[in-house]
Amino acid sequence: MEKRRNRPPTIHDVARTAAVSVMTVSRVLNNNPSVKQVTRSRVMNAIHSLGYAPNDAARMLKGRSSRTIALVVPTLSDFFASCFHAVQQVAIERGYQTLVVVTGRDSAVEDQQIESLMNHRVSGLILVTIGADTKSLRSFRENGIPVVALDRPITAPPTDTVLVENREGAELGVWHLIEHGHTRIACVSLDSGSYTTQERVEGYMQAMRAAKLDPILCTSLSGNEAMRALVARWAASPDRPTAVFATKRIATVQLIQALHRHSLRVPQEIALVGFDDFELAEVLSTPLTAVRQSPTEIARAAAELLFKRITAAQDKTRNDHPCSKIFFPAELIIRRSCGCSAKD
Amino acid sequence: MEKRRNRPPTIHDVARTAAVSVMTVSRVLNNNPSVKQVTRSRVMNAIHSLGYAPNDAARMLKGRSSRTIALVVPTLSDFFASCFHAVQQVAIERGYQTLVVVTGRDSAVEDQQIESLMNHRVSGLILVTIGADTKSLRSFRENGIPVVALDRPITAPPTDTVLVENREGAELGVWHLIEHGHTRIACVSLDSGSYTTQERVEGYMQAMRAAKLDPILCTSLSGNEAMRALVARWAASPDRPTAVFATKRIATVQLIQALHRHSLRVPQEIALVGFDDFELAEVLSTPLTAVRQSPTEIARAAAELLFKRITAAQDKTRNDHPCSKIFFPAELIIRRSCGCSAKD
DNA sequence: GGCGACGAAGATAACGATACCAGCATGAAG
DNA sequence: CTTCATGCTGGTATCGTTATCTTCGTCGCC
Repeated sequence: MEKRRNRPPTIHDVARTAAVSVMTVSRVLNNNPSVKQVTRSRVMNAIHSLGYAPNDAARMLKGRSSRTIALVVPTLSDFFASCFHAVQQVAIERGYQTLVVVTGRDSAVEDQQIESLMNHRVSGLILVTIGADTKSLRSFRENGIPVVALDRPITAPPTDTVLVENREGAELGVWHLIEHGHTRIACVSLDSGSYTTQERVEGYMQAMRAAKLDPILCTSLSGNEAMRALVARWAASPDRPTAVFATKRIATVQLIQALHRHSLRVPQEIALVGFDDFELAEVLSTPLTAVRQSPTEIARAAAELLFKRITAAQDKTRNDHPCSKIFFPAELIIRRSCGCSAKD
Repeated sequence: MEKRRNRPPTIHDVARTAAVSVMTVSRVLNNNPSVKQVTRSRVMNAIHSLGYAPNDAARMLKGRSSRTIALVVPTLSDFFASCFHAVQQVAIERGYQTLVVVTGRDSAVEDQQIESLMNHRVSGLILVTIGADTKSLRSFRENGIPVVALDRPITAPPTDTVLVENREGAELGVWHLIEHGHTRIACVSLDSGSYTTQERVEGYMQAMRAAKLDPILCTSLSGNEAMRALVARWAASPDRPTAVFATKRIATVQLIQALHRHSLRVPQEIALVGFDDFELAEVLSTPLTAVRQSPTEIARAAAELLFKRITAAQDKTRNDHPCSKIFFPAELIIRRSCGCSAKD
């Protein structure tokens, strides 16, 4: 009669307590109408008095879907946190739960975590991949579990993909500097490895080529010290760049801090455009001119794409839509860090 | 022979393909040494050729722990994102996975999500509760699944708890303003409901009482408009507060934006201390003096407390340690927004 | 009064993986 | 040649839940 081995109560315990069969309890749990009202309430009482909670593992084993989608991101920066919110919102509308997995920019962790999501039998996967080959995705494809690539494409197989126009956005920002008469425009970035950074650097290069200017690449700056050293060199050099394009939020912030430390005034002594807008950009000592991308838009699009696949997979009609590839534009938010009226 | 109903392959499919019994496959999966090398590799080949992944649900049903802990937070602000990172790091060290659940400050969602975590049979729970009675925790207690309260206490039953000294931190900040000669010091906050805000307001009140100053409470400002209206009133009023204490990051940021919009200079026209430090605080137009709390410290402490319970629960020795209640101090980071040398 | 019909509840067999207990070779020891 | 230990492997019950089939009353109707 006592709970065996001190484990959580099962449907059998409830059945015994309510003096009914397990099936009746199951029917109550699933709101099956063919249970008399008196029986139902007897069962409900037993459930509450035992503190019974149905075991998801057993339910899944009997075929119920996990009703869970997973979002895999490299970090939980506020950009991806916004993505998560958008995804979760769509998931909740559909009655799904959302699992976040953070890989910490480690592709071994990514692979291992993705495998573990497969073991969990998630219903779908939104992946901001760190790169590599993501061989762990194989079993998702083979079992027909939908995968959507977000923010960064997946190399090998055709997959639904939602991306930002990183290259065009970067061009936009760099052209803005060019139009203000700058000729020595540097590009600073931290991790030259990631897809997004590469694209933005490429956009910078295209703009510079088009304007017949010599690029000044300051890439792969690892950490705050490298950034400070770079700015220190600039501060001491008469022919330093007169403008900088920073390829991502952290680079922009570190750059601003380093410029601040070396008393290089923005935009008087150096102009600045950053990729990624953020909450405080307009109350910085010099409000930042930035290329803005919308995390919620791309994430919502990815989630909706995913659910389209999930519902399509449930209809046995093997209606294999071709893979979508959606691009979202980036826009330039003009504030003061490029000295809009300084050079004219 | 064909996969039935197009479902993922099972251990039986692997066994059939490798021409062995399911037990042998199971042994291979669990690295049981009593499998001959040739057999093992036959099985491995079958596993790979089928793209087989073991079903976690079935494994859990057979008694294996979920090896998963959950972190429940109201939002994914960068504060809680940092908490998550710290928790996940501890979890990974122990071979556990971490589930994040975001409640969106909705206590109905919180309860429902916590129930769903119970159904998932997570091994432990770190809870930043939104308040309410959290009746959904009952089944956790009854089944001996450890719960740790983080950042905010749980009202009813004794629970391990990790908190920040919000009140003392707030006092620290307000005293800093008082010591600079301010007498009309306002306290602005957005959601007066949350525990942390209440504590900080209480700290403000204590400091004001101790200094025999009249408190100016501007609480429950809902959204950016209310903040702007408040600041607009100040801008027009000669006897406006000369200093402000903001109770949380968002309040501080919105306040800064509003002050900026109405051209109230910090600290010349109004001094400012905020609760919560953040990355950009020192490169704002006026670097912010802030009360700093460490998300990683408290989160790590909570995670370690949780795992102490988890491992204690596994040893049947019902060694019921009494509940810990750990406090972490908050420190004052002095920058320029209170005009450190303006009033002397 | 006997018949089918219907409403409510029980018995049983899966789902996929693993623990336990056998089997069944081979080789060594008596 | 038997006996028994040892090294691999297979059969089967089980975890908690649900789908399917059965059972058992009870009621209405000819």
